[in-house]
Amino acid sequence: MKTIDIFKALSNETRLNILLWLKEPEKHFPAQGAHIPKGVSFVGGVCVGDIQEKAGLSQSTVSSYLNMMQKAELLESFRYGQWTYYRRNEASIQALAEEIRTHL
Amino acid sequence: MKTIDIFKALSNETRLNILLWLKEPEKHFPAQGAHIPKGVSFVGGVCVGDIQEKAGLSQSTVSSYLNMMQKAELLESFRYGQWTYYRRNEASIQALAEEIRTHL
DNA sequence: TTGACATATCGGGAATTCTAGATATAAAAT
DNA sequence: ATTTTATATCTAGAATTCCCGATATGTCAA
Repeated sequence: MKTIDIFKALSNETRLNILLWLKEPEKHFPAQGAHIPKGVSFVGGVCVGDIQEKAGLSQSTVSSYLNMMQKAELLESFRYGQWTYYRRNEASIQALAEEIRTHL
Repeated sequence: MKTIDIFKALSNETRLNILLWLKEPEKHFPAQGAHIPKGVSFVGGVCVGDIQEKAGLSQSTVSSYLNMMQKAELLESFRYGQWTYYRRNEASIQALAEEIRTHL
């Protein structure tokens, strides 16, 4: 993924907030994980509906924001049944910090 | 300066390139510094005209891009006579990397 | 297999960003 | 003083982004 697409993904207040909320999912999404069954773990993942409610934007908007952030590798997703869970891609976020530190 | 304004400044290819060009001014702007007199030093600074030529965009566009990047604290400027020199604000760029590493 | 629910995708109007040309300002040279 | 040069600001059209409602897709339950 190109660095500039990461910056584009980060240059919107809602998308930036989503990334920050997902840093402490249990704090910002109290009902998180309710649909993940035993044996399946996707720690830190929050479903689209919960993120949408918190963001206060339409379902379609939030869905495409999440998709955009995943393409930029800021998030990763896991589908369980009819739910899609998103969580931060920590490795990629740290790689961005390192990229800025050394090459920007 | 708000982090989001930094990301907005970085989410344009030309502006991103300007920042990268200024990392090695002598390489990308061979004629750089020609107007800085003895006793005045603004190491790494390049005047607007040189940056404009390299970018291949209009003078007004480049001028406002540079202004925007300075407001975001990615650049700093120094005026000498009719020339304005811009250079990277390294401290601020490193602060961004650190901000991403620890708080994003 | 039908209905309900979660998410994704499509189409479009509103808002913002991109970028140029025209003009203003400010300093230097004549 | 006038002209030239470098940069900044203003105005505006084109391009892009924002964000919604409508619709499609996929999954689960009855």
